[in-house]
Amino acid sequence: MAQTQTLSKNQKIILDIIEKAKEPLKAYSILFNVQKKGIKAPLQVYRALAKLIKLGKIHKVESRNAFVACQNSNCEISKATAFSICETCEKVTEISDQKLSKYLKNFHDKTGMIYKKYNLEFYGLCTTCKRS
Amino acid sequence: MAQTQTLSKNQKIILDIIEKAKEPLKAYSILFNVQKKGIKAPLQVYRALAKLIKLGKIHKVESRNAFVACQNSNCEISKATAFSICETCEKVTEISDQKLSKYLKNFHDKTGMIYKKYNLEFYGLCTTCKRS
DNA sequence: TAACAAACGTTATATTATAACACTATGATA
DNA sequence: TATCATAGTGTTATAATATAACGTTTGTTA
Ligand SMILES: [Zn+2]
Ligand SMILES: [Zn+2]
Ligand SMILES: [Zn+2]
Ligand SMILES: [Zn+2]
Repeated sequence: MAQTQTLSKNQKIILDIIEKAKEPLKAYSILFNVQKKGIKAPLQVYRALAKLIKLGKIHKVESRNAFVACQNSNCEISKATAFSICETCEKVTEISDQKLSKYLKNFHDKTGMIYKKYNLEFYGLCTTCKRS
Repeated sequence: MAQTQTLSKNQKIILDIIEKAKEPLKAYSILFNVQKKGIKAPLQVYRALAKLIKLGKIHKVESRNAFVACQNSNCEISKATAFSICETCEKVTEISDQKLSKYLKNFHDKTGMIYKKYNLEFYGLCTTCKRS
């Protein structure tokens, strides 16, 4: 069963808390939230995060140093990510747009560099914040 | 002369060092390099960086927490940035591609969110590292 | 069961970034 | 010229984010 990669105890705990969250979570806020479950040190959190990112279960929102659960199908192991971020309320949504991802996957620069991954972040005003 | 926005002393010093660098510079490496010029504290660096970013003179490479001089024409005050990053040698190049930036500027998601800015980072292997 | 890889727990430390406060320079404006 | 607002400065302290290094445990596979 290579598909159903079985997660370790810490990895499960931390994935669970990220999946249940409505906003991106910071590493130390995760740490705070799992201390009652026996995870006491930053490294335990960061190690689980690293593995979950590798598996495509979560993504890091680079400009925010925060982590969100993948809202697609594990994003081909996190190779191609795009987010929209509201600069007012900090709401983050993972963009799932076939055309966009196809466009970016096929993009080549002039230098001939080989791209293995990309991360795209849009910043703006969400519809809720636009109204108010 | 709204064009030739005049920079302050610290801003000039720090822009200068970033422009001369061949790689992205980290804030504390900048700090180290300007201590002989009288800039002693992190905040002095971060404040100058913030202003230079606002002016589009430099950009932050989010996934690397590092700063590079704009290689375009100040990127419309930093609203639209794209980089290619070699994961082996950490070389960073600013991508200047009319089609790409037009595509991204016109991108709209399903939610109707208004995008004011974007940042795109490609990760891969540069041509030099590909050979070796 | 031996061997290996992955995960774990722990302590210490490195790296990145901001808060808060008082002061100074600059330029507009009344 | 007085006064006001804005931006910039210098400084100390501290917050927030992330990794190094070590030895142990667990789970898988041969
Ligand atoms: Zn995803
Ligand atoms: Zn919003
Ligand atoms: Zn630029
Ligand atoms: Zn390279």
